[in-house]
Amino acid sequence: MSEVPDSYDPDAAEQKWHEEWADSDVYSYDDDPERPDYIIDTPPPYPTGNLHIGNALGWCYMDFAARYHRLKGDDVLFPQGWDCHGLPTEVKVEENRDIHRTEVSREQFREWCIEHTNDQIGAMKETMGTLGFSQDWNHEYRTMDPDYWGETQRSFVEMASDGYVYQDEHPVNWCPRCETAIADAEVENEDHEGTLYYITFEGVGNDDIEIATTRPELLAACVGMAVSPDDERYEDRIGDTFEVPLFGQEVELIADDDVDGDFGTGAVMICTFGDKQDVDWWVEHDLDLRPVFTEDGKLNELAGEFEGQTIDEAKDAIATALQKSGHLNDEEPTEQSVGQCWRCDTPIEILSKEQWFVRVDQEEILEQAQAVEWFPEHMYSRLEEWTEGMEWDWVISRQRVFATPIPAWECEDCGHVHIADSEEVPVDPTTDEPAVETCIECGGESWTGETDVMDTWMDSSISPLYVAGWPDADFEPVQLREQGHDIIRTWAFYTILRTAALEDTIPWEDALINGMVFGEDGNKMSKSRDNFVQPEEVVEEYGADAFRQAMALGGQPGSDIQFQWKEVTSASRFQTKVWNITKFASGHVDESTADITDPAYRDADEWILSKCARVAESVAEDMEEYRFDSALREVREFVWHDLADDYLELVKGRLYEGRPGERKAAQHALYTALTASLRMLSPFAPFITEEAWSHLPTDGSVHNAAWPELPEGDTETERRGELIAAVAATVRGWKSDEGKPLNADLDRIEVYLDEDLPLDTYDLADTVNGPVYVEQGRPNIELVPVDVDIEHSELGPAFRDQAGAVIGKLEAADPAELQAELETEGHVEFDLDGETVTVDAEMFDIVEEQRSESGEEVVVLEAGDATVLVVE
RNA sequence: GGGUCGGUGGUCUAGUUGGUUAUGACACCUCCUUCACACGGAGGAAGCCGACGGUUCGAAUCCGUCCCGACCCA
Repeated sequence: MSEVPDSYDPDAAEQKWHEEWADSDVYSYDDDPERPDYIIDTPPPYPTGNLHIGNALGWCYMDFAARYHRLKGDDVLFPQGWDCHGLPTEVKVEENRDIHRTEVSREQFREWCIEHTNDQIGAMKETMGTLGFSQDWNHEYRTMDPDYWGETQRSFVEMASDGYVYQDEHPVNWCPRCETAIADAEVENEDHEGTLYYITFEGVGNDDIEIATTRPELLAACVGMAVSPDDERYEDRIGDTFEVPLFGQEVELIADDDVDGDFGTGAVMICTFGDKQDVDWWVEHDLDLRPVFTEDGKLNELAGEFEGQTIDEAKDAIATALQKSGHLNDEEPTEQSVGQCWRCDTPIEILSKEQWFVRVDQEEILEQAQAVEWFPEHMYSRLEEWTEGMEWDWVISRQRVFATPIPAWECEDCGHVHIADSEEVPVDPTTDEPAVETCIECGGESWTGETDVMDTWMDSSISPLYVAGWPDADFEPVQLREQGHDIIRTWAFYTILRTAALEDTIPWEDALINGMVFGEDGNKMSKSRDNFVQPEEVVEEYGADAFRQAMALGGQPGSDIQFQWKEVTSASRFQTKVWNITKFASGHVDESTADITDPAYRDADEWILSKCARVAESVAEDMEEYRFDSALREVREFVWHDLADDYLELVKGRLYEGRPGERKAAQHALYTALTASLRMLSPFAPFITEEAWSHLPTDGSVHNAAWPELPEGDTETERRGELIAAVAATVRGWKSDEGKPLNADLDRIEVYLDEDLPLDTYDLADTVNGPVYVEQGRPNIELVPVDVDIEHSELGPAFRDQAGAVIGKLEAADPAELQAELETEGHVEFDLDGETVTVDAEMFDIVEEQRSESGEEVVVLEAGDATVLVVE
């Protein structure tokens, strides 16, 4: 506890606490068997070197949850990993060093990739620290480290022995630029303007036929043609044979339900392979295989004179040739959806190659996914839809370098493929020999190591297993996965698949899905739109706490949020408020405050403490459900309006000049409510709360404190306190309206209540600056009933379809007569179509006004249930 | 084409187990320097709660149709 500076300097405080925390163990996971675990499966980001605002949103959510659960007493593990492997790094290294990866050894290339990755990680860690994220850096991991990718290999080996992993030749998505197979999840469909070519195929012993295609470059790969069986134009032509123009192979016309008769001429060509549909037809109708594309996206020898041209070149050249030969009848623009590599946007091809696959068991995955609790709930349907639409198994082999090696060798004598034993990992088959010396099939002793490597998702999809200590510890699902909705089909999907396959359970209990962060103009952030905001910019201007609050209040978790500078501004103002409250309080409390026994609480104290207790409970409920927006809103509301505006004003008198016992009660209540508020706020604003905490007579770090648990006070006392606060606020408002200073003297005020409620006038009198008299009943001034205020929620259900008519009667009646009847009878009666209806007192109120000509020096105010008379 | 989410004062946002007077923030206007705070306080203007229809005594909230936007999938 020390002198509190007049203003809060976020830069200095954040810097100070960031360093202090780094050297302490406030955020360390204790692996304490006595306390419940709260383990977060933190996303291992790709080390791009830049933690953007979208990442920051997700990390804010995790940090809110981590900090809240620490206060709740859970043993929190908030680790941080890095998903290092992958193509972008390879490309970056090639660029930076101006080489092609094949020009150096695999080892050298890998070395450079690791070096590059480490630099990128450093930059991102710094941003994480700036933003106040509370990872336990003793639990950092990098998927490129052997002790991580060794586990990736172990998981591969286990899945192979359980029949999940297999090797096969099957058509796969192929990126001709990256020159590797890619999984369905890594293909994105984009709409493009293309050209639809109408081409005549000459009949062989029958009439010609005209087909429409957007891909004439595939003519050499044509192995069939198809029409819809319901298409009358081609009714008698199924089985006819045609010659493929320019290339000469003969193909047959088949009927298939999947042909869209409305597209083009209703006849299409089947190639190996234009798209997945072609693969289906190829399998179903047992067609020939005529692969015409090379791995680097060119045409091969089957294309004859077009061999060696790129796909784009060949498209034009073949169209021109068709024109010359008279086969091209027409061309027109058309909308087409093109599958592209999600990393480089190159249109993908489908090639049939020997690859490694992971079997996709849709049912098993969905069963597990349903057992996970999704926040928001509807995010599950994203996963469900994707899973149900899966057509192909997951191809996990990549023809690249910087990735986890597939631990397998092929016997050079008999071709038998040997997969490493789980004791052997980590192992690189391109440099290491298998542990078995001879081939179990043929006894051969020469092995060729597998050069294919694994899909990077094979690394990251064991992250919950890895952070939970697998395989050394029995795997229990961790508590939280937080991620963006854009990677549900990849990271979430693969993680569920892998955990089901390896451990037959769910990876995590809760899946919290964050939305995207848009720019202030509501559009996606982009440099060209000039709506790009970096977290660091915000921190520089307003501090990390303000940034974090803005992220929390941007919207409910799951929905996309728009970054708003004004949210940052208002957060910053709120912090000033918190600071000033702390400054005020620190002048009134000392080391002995917390230990005051049996404080003689007055009504105001009871009120703020029970209110605080309820807020703490309700905020905790929100935090459990990851409703960060409403949690923070509620804390702010409490701190600003209840604690600062109302309570502080009420107890100033006692604090400044109360008798010792009365003063001590106020000090104790203030101390309790304020420190509870700081704790509730600390997940959102870790720096200012820590700084404020350190200026109050408290122990240790606010982040190691306990979530506030206050006893629920007596409700009657609380109601009295609330009424006092309401009267004080009303008088304050009136003074302001009258242009009077808040401390203006009043002759007296009289508070009239319908019931006998012994209000504690001590604080109130001091606050309004005049003596206070509490009376039961109605003030002795001339009040005129002017209106009825109908209580629809009481009246509506009671009268149902008569409600409209009853309301009409009440509104038409003279309020004075209603009041008279009410006072004598306790209810009012109406005649409704010959029927007498009784309207009870709780169904309406009579609104009264002071008669304007009274001319007295008296002001009548309404404060909650009380009528307040002010005499100047 | 299928699916999901959303459409609330100028802007962003809360509220949807139905209750008639819709929350807060930012911006705007007016007033107020009072012993934590003018980055404050008190107040004001500003909404046909996307449109239409239905259910109901009563609809931002429930149902239907449509329009618009975002995202996912084909």
